[in-house]
Amino acid sequence: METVRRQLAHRVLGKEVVAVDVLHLKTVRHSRRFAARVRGRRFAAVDRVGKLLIFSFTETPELFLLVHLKMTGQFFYRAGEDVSFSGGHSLDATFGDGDEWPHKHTRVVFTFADGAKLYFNDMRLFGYMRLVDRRTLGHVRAGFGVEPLAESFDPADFATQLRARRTSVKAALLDQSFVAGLGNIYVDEVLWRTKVRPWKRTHRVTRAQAQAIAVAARAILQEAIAQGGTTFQYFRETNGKHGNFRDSLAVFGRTGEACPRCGTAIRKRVVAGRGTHYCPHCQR
DNA sequence: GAGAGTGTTGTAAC
DNA sequence: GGTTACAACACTCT
Repeated sequence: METVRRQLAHRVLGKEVVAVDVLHLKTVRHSRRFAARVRGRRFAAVDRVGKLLIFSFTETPELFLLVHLKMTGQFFYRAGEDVSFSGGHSLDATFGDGDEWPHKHTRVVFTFADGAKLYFNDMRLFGYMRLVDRRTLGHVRAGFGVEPLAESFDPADFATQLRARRTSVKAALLDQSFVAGLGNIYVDEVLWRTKVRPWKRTHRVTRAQAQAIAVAARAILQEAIAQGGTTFQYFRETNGKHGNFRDSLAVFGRTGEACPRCGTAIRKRVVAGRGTHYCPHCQR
């Protein structure tokens, strides 16, 4: 989501929205006023908390647009006719695969004053857009736990908090109210790197392991961001190509393959209700 | 063709 | 209060 945020900011900041087409009401929480409330405004900033994007508008300091992509949400950006196309950027929509735009899964289309368009696609309709005031934004923000990427992130404090929980370490790391921004992929990678079994109880994780988990969480997110993210590009490439970081994943989606560290076959089982990949030899 | 699985999380139930 | 199971949905893979 951080890579999506950066790419969106690069594209839409300062641009005026001249039209909003809502193609599926559920995406905007069934708000029939959504389009009217966004039309005519300019994006001032794109922020993020956990996996939630927060857009603000110039000269409308009390209005915010929250966007959650959930499982299958994705943004595509197409420059206007009068703007030179800067190819190669992952946010640029790829045309020529036969799809017309908007296509079957396009839920919302923003049109900018310069003719550019931002498409929000979401096959499974889990994602949403929602307009909120500052007070509601505060409540939403308060529901998120610490950000591993924040400068204030403290591994020692994190270790204490993690060990105070009464659940599996996998469930704890997926809990956005505890630590914000880790999804199923990155949790599996963090636990592989720190050699901790996903179903291990948090109160049985050693202090050293807990701190290592904190350090690894931050490092893995930073590495993934540096490579352009995992999820976003995966979404785009439907013909066997993958996002850059996907090639760096040690265990996620590699059931049966050799552990990069010891060669043992990676296994998969359900932990905390999620498909979980791990090395039965390395992780204890 | 039926059934399981999919990157997330809000909600109901324990 | 904390934690778990499941639903929301549409598609792909067994």
